[in-house]
Amino acid sequence: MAVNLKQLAELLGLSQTTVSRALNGYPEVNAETRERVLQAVRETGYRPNRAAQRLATGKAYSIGLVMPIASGIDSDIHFGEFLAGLAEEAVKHDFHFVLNPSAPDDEEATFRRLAASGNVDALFLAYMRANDPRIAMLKALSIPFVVHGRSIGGAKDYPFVDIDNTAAFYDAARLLIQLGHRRIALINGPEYLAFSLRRKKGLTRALEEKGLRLDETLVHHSAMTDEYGYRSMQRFLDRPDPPTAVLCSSTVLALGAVRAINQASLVIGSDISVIAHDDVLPMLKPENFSVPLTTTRSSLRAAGARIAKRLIGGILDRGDYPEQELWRAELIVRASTGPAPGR
Amino acid sequence: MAVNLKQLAELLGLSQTTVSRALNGYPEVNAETRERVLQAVRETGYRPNRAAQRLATGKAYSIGLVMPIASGIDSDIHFGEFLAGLAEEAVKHDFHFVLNPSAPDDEEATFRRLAASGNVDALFLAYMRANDPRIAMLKALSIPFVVHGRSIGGAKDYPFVDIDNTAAFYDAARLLIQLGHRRIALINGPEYLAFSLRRKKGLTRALEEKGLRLDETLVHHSAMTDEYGYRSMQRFLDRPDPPTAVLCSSTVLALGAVRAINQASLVIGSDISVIAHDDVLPMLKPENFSVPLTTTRSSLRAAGARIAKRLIGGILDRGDYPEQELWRAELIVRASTGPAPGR
DNA sequence: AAAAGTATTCAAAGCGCTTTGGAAGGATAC
DNA sequence: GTATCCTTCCAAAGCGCTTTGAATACTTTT
Repeated sequence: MAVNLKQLAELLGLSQTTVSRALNGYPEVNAETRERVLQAVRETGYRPNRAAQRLATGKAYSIGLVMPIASGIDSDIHFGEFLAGLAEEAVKHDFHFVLNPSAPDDEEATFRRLAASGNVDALFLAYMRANDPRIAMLKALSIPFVVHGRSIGGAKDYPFVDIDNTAAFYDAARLLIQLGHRRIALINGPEYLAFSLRRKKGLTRALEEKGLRLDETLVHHSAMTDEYGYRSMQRFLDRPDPPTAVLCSSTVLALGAVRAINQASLVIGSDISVIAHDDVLPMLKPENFSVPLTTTRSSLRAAGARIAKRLIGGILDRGDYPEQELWRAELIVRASTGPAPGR
Repeated sequence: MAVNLKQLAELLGLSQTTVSRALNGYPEVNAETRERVLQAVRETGYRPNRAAQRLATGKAYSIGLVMPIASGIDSDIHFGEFLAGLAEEAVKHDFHFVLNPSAPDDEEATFRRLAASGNVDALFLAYMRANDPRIAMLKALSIPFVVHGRSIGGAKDYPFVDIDNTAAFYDAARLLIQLGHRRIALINGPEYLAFSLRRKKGLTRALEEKGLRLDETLVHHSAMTDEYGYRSMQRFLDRPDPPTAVLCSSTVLALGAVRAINQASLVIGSDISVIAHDDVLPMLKPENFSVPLTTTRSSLRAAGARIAKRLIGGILDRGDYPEQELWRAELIVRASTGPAPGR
């Protein structure tokens, strides 16, 4: 059923060389001939054999994924969402994945093995930490890679896609401050992750701009689960001087926080304001919260797709993408934010 | 640096044929020769080129994954965990993945495309529903597959790895009944999934054995998130006749349920008993609950690894695995179960 | 009109493995 | 001693693509 290059070439009365070149966009092919070839491809449903391409070109047409198996990360709901974005794009180009689960302590060995195996053309990195050693490691392995997120400190010259976490939480905090809030709490992701640090910085900056100081006891770091959101919020509300507003690093955390607030019989949007970062998890839409949530929004899945696109573009030497992309999260105001109480 | 077969053969003064056969376990190789070959492999670090093997054998050495993008499923925390198990095993054998995100309505097309692409040797299926049409579909495509879970109704002759969900919840319910509980609630997974139906059946059976009937209003079905566990439990507790015990289909659901119970100031293990199914999610250990949770336990990651092993074994024609495996979940009694109150 | 490009095409080699169809040599059978 | 059978090995073909190095047919230049 499936035709191969040779048969296709025979059918067209051309050589394999010409057909191959026509398909791969080489310039030395007559435009008319190229059109004939393309037409024949459409008619026969020809699809090049990836295994043969791999062998001939030495490319793997695959991207390597190191699945972190660490507490606070592994089986994270956010990971699945990101992966869906990567896969969505990869499948369009018939790219494969090599999935490597890895504990943090043999991550380096995993990268090394993966790079040496020749099974992947490129890697991607996520869950960036401050001074993340993996960037230098991958550079040393001289295998192309794109980072999701950014490290803090260390070399700056590596390709990444990140959102401007500082700006996102700066914007969010500024809105709250404009609304009169002064005691703003932060329910953040794990402390060792760069995005958490940046979001905290955004909040700090907005406060300091108004001559206010961040109360460190109003900042909690944890894995981004519902449960931790709940606990953090509860502890905040138990204080003699509870915050009048809270920033959450994920809608998942917000879910728990909202529950704690409801339980305390406080009204969201008037007694206390809530802003969460929305990764656009299909399961958890901020507009479906009992009180629709004000959010800083940036799709995790879109980031995955973008990274796949860049990785693949790089491998196929096509497409010209900026090395470093910093996406701006949108601040979307819904009903969970309002003026600070007593004002 | 990396040697190939030809070089290895020259080094040994043998033909490529013999070396290849020695490595692939063919019988027509002198035992001593084979040992020499193996030794040389160790010394040189020879690794066969997968692309070449693929081309020569026609095998893809890859397994296809259709990532469901459906509500209640997508980005499910359980999926990541299962995937980690699959990947863990696959990486040992240098197998790759083709990840295909797919909405439910073009799942069939996705399978078809995947099977036709020649990019995968086998598929795996999960999230089984009653009378699941995908089984017949894959049989028709005549591509090897292993199912995680089982359908209900329809053909019975297909390979699967499943846990005995009926027995698990039967055992759990029986324990509760022995402890004097009569009103047992069930916070279950989505109603359309087979495992949910079976777990409900297990509970029903245990009750009926003692002449009791399942109160359908004490059964809730939902996506397995914290949030839904909380809501379900809350609704149960709001009733004039709340249950004295509850079964949860996941520790994630139990997390929410426990919270609702605490909020109602009830004591787990005396006022109300809780048993949850434990998929062994590293992030959510039942022993770390405020009151350690009695569970039916079966590792999701282990199931993933097992399925990968069977899939790979089938592709490589090695290993002889039973077609159908029904794992028994362990019932582990901790502090969340106790005698029914007032007894 | 000869020389020198330019555009277009092709035959054949090669990627690194598996597998087919022998072949050589020794042991066994007749 | 010849025929037959194992055992063990090998040369070469082939998997389906890309790419090198020419070849062919036109144009353009001189």
